[in-house]
This record gives sequence, structure tokens and C-alpha cells, in this order.
Amino acid sequence: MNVLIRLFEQYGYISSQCRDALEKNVQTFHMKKGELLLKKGQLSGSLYVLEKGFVRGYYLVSEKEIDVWFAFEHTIMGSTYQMYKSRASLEYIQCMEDCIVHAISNQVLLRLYREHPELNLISRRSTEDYCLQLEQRAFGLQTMSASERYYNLIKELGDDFHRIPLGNIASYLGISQETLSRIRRV
Amino acid sequence: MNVLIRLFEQYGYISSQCRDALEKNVQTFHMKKGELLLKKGQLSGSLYVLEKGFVRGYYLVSEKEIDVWFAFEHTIMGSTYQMYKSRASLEYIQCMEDCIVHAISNQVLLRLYREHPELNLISRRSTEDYCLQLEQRAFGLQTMSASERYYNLIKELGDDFHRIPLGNIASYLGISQETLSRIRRV
DNA sequence: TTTTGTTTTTGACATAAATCAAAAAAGGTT
DNA sequence: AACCTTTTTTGATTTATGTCAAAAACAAAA
Repeated sequence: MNVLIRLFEQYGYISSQCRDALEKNVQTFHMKKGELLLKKGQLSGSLYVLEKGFVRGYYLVSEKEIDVWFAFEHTIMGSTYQMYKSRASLEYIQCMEDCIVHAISNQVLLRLYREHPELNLISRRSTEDYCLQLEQRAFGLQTMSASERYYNLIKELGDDFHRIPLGNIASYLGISQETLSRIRRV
Repeated sequence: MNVLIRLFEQYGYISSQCRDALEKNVQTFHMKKGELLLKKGQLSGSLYVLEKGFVRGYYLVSEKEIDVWFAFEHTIMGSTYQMYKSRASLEYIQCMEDCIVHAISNQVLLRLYREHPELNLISRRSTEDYCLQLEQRAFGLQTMSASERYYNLIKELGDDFHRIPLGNIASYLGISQETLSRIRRV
């Protein structure tokens, strides 16, 4: 069965009609490392589920890339602003390894919310989880030193941590690459 | 009509049965400045809507209070972890002015989600909005200097900004009160 | 008005982290 | 192996911010 549906089901019951509708509308992509899943300014986007590989979400601010999240296999992800507001995306999503991605276009998803109200419950819960993650991230940035944030991220990500290039970790932690290198030296 | 229901309706249609159910279960509290709406460790909580006054959410970490959000009148708020996970609250919520608060207990709300599925849509959207706010907050903490964050907050809150004591602003921005004072001197 | 307690500011100094420039190390490619 | 590119580290220096102690300003209460 599709990874996307399996992940959705962790959040709540899905009727067989709803599952059919989802299955019919899921598209699967094979992407190469480095390719972009979504660009800033793009109007149409999707909700994605990663089956293989890992991706990052980042902003481009005056020539500089700012990494704001990473997602590994078996994760639901997307460009929140684009999805929630049906507006041009503010962020880029890039494959950091060769990836297999399942996607449901936003337009379709909005229709499915209407046709299958149970999806609202699933989406509510998954959004709630994301909120809790974001609160933790903000709290870390608000209260922890650079090295505390570094060790905290290691603990949070476990083995996946080592798949992320150091430059991207520094960006995500909001510190310079040099500082990160010095933290690691100890 | 109840402020809570009016705010909910901004996010989606509410049937009259659902409205009745909400109205029957809303409790209204009058609280004095300084009183706690919710304490860390408290198992039962509510989703709150502020009609008057303003409150803060904060954590207590090794004797120190860390402010993580402020809410002003006509805002939906609560202790996310407590609400989303039905667990003991991790945070405190305190009235910073005399307040009028409308509340729906969490237990009841979970029942209402089942009995009135349309509430899931409303809650999904309101949670989505909160996510976008959180992302902005995290981004600010990740990329901006202390003074940039300060001026950013002023812009974000407008007049309400001046209702917040400086100590709480410093805490929320993740800087020392002395640094805040020096930023303001200029 | 005086007293008391709290909030805010100031000054001196210590520490954390950024920046700039360059070297070293690691990975691919021919 | 030799070459090129990218990533990571190192050293020197600057800048931003924290800490500690005290003074000043403000607000509430007697």
C-alpha cells in the first residue's frame, strides 16, 4: 500500500472511498540529488511524503540560503505557506539525496477535504504535531547556546544527523560554519 | 453572540447544532492581573478565547521564566502540548492584565470534534495559522540580531507592544534585559 | 510625602559567536 | 596518480551580547 496512505492512517481512520480517492490522486516521483521539488514563487504545490532519501526546506534571503527544516523518509512535508494559503511558495524544497516522493497536489487535496471530511481530522492532527515540533525549535533558538543546539539536534535526529552536510546544519542552527567546526573540534 | 463562536466562524461554517453545543459548553471567567489560567503539570486544560486583557505563555526552566508567546483580546490560545496530547501542561499561562476569558474544556472539545466533524476543519485552519506564526518566529530567532528582532516585534504587535513589560519582551526575544535596554536607548 | 518594592538603565568587564583569509582535507573525474 | 572542486578546519581579529553590580526611575502603598 502507498506510503502516503499508511502515514495518514497513523493519524486517524480513513474510509475505503477516501483511500481510493487518495490513491487515485497520488503521484510518485523519482528525483535525483540536488533537484528541486518546489521553488519560491511557485503557485501550485503538493503535500509530499518521502519514501526514500532526504530533503531540505530553505529560504533565499539576499543571495543566502537559510535552511529551515529537513525531512527524511516516511515523513509528511510540504511548503506550509503555499499549502495553507494557496499562495506562491516562499521557500524552496531540494532533494539532498536521490529520492522517491509521493505527492498529492494541493488543489486536489482541498477538494478531498470537502469530499472526505475525515481528512480534516487527520490533517488537524498532523498539523498539531508539526506545531509542537516548531515550538521546540523556536524554544531552542530562544534559549540555547550554539553548542547546546548542536548536541540537541544530534539527539533529535539520531543516525539521520550524519546525512546532513555541515554547512546545512550550521545554517539550520543559525550559526556560522566556522563556529560549528569549532564546536565539533572539542 | 459569544466571542469564541465568532472567532471560530472566521475559519469555517458552523451548523446551528454545533453552535448550540459550543455555547452550552463555553465557560466565562473574569481573572485578575497576575492570576494563572493554567499551570505546568495541570492535566485538564481548555482552549481559551480572550475577550479582554492580555496573557502570556511561559516555561519555567531552572527557576527562570521563559516567555514563549503573548495573546491579546480576540485571540484563540491555549497550552498546545496539553491540548494536542491530552497530557500535563508544560507551560504556564498568566494574565498580564485583568482578563475576560472564554474557555472550552479539552475533554469536551475532543467530544465535540467527534460529534461535529466540521470543527476539525476549523481547528485545522486555526492550527495552520498558528504554524505559520511559529515558523516566522523561529526564522526570526534563527536569522536576526537582537535589535532586528526587537523592531520586528514592534511592527508585528503595533500598539499592543507597549502593554508588555520590558522584562517579558527581553525574555520572549531571547536576550538579556540589559541588552534590550541598550537597544532602546538609541 | 515618605517609604518600599519593582522595573529599567548604566557602566565595566567577560564571553560567545561572526567575519575574513587561508590552509587542509575529502571527493570526484580524467 | 594527478587534477580540480567542494567541504571543512584553523588562526587572527572584530562585534554582539551576557553578566554582575549598582544607580536611577517609576509605581504603589502607608
